[in-house]
Amino acid sequence: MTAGWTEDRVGALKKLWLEGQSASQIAKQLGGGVTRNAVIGKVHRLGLSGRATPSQPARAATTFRPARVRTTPPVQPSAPRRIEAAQPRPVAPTPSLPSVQELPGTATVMTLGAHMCKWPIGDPSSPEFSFCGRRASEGVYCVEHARVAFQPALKRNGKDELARSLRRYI
DNA sequence: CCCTGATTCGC
DNA sequence: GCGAATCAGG
Repeated sequence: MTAGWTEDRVGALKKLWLEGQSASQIAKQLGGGVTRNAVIGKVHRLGLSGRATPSQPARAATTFRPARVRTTPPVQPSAPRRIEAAQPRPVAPTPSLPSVQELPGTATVMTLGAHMCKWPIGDPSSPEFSFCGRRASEGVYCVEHARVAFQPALKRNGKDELARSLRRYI
């Protein structure tokens, strides 16, 4: 079932793409068994590319890839694709960020000192990631976290308690 | 593992 | 021209 790129669909594609929709989103909306690959392929063929990135900005030209290798030797010199200078992209919508986290760790990776508790707090991939930062007793953790970190083998009935105590620190 | 776009190349 | 496969990255 090859829907083919009718003017309609191409128009919709352009619109949605320029709107900032992701390829997969557009593929869904166009329906008709169009995959995101198809969308991306078409987009490139149309010469559209690069725009405000909605969610996961996978910037182009981040790295040169060896390209795909399936069968047949590369005999094609491959014409120069397209020299894209940095174009002024549409201003990305800036959603306001509310709320400040409530009392995260007191130390960041930058301020974490030698004798500060290195118990991680929060998602390490988050900018809000921090460390406990309290006085480290002997090891790298403060007393409280050391207890959690160095839990001896669970005793009977200790599971729930551990789970509860862990929860407190996460 | 989810997602993103980019690229190549057999069809 | 088309798009699956593959890649690279967040």
